[in-house]
Amino acid sequence: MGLDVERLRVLVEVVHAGSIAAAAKRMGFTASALSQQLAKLEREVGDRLVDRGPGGVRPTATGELLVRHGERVLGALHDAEEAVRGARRLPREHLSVGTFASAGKALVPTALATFRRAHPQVRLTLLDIEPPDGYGLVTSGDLDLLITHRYPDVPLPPATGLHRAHLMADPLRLVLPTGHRHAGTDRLTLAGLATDEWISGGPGVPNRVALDGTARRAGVELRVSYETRDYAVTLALVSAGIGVAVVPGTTLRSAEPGDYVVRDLDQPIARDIFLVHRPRPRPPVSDMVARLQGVA
Amino acid sequence: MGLDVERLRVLVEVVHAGSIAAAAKRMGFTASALSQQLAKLEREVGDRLVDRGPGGVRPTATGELLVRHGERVLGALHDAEEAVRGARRLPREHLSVGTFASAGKALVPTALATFRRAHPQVRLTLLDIEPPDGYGLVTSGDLDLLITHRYPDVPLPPATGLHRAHLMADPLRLVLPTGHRHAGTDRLTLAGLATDEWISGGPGVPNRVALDGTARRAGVELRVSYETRDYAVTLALVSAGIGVAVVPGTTLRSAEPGDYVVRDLDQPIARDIFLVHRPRPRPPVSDMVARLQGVA
DNA sequence: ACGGGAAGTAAGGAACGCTAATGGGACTGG
DNA sequence: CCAGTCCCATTAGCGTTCCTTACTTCCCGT
Repeated sequence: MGLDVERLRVLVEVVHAGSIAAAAKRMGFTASALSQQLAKLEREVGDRLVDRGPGGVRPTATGELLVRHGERVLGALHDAEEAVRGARRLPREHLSVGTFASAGKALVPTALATFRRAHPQVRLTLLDIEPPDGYGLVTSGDLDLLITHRYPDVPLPPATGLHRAHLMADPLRLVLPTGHRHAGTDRLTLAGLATDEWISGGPGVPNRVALDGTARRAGVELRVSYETRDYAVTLALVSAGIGVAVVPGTTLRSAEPGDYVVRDLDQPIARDIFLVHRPRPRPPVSDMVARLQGVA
Repeated sequence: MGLDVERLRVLVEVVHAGSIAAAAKRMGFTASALSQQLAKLEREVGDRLVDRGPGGVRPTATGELLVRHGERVLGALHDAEEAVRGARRLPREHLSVGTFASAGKALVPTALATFRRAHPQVRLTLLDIEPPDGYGLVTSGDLDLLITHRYPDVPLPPATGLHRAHLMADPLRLVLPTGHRHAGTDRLTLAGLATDEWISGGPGVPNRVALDGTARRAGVELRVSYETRDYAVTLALVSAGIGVAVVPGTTLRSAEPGDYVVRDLDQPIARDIFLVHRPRPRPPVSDMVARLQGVA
């Protein structure tokens, strides 16, 4: 049995894109071509790789397995290509960075700006990637650098074959409406806020998991009455006096002002921000890493 | 730029085989096909990858670089194929082991025999590989297990991405003609044999490097008058009274008897024997590893 | 019930890669 | 010194593969 790498690439792209049509657009082919290649791959493997559903496809267990391996193959191929570029003394002219939304607003722009000034010939690509996704794209070489985070009580995804460095701790701070009864207090406890209405993500969303875990350890049960994963919405709700919330410090730094005040917990909690990239990064990637570490 | 994996495979096979014709035979193609693929790859890379010479080809610096990367790509592809086999609950039916010549005679056969009894359905392939070669074949997945050695004073090749475990120390023992003036002594020094004619490998051959290094540290200079890398020849020469030599213990265990006696140095030296395989070996490989460790 | 979007099927054409055949260059033995 | 041999490069031609176009099917939301 000999797997075809181009067919593996099709599988990986299709699963990453979430649908055959979207992957076809990315790759510059017709959806029919990808559909046929995928079908042929399934015949060769002897097992279904994706479940076809309306609005796209989802990988089966075998498909997931093969995607993980395919990403490694593509990553090794990517390394080979970069090696020959290096041997010909051709500098890389492209750098793609994936970030989660809130970092994209605060931390990343300043680093990107100085990088752009220093390397005007390097074309930058920025991609929104919400944790815990994105590791596969780094493995396959589609992404040179991933900026991701992990909230407390949320497991950290495995980074097999990748390099992951802690960039900074991003403290989660309390946000209260200006007229809140504790607005004048500097350091608050969760217990003192147990009667408030909370605003957080839905069940399973990282910031909700972290909030619930911290509350449980403090012996408090919080009532989350409003669920949103968008911090801009969260702040608007707080400003309207609807409830209280915890919001990352970096997000607050670049947020619109509003009718809220920022306070801290007596037992500080923080989300950790990580940089993920392939081992032994070369100049363009390593330079960006250094700039981000400088900003943090 | 997008490298073609099949062309990379051609390059890797050609360099491993040492000639286009030999690689073509192994791969079941004509030499012409490989020549064309190789030429096309060189055009794509924009650099020569092999130096064509009479009697075969040798990789250029760029070629060597690309072979190393190609081996990783092929290894990742190999892993993917093994993963789908595993997902379909199909056991591996093939195992290829590479060994250096002297291990092939002593250490390996007993391990192979018990393995064969335990797994009669697994087809075994044995390949002669002289150190320090063979690492690339393990990386690319052509070889499941490599039994290799390192003589003192010889650098150990890097095992990037591979697992290397020390199997045993193989002491180098003195072999003297039966009538030698020190044949009655149990433990000898190199200084006491400085006036003898020595039999060893040519310059650069591992056992020669080890012998010279040991002598240098002992402050002795030895005269190597007969050069051969074949231990059977060495023993025949010693039996004929031509000179003295050091020979690995495992080799002596399976050697023909002759007119020689075996003694030891007061400062024992030994070559180290290693097992090399890919990380996280699965049942058929790991079982063979266990058997070899049991024998040692 | 109907329009839109996504995946699958069928048929044609273009491109790619292999084989076979030919020629050239270098070492070997007479 | 020349014939023989081995290995590699090139060219011509053919077969296969794979992509596109066009059409069908299925599911959802309006």
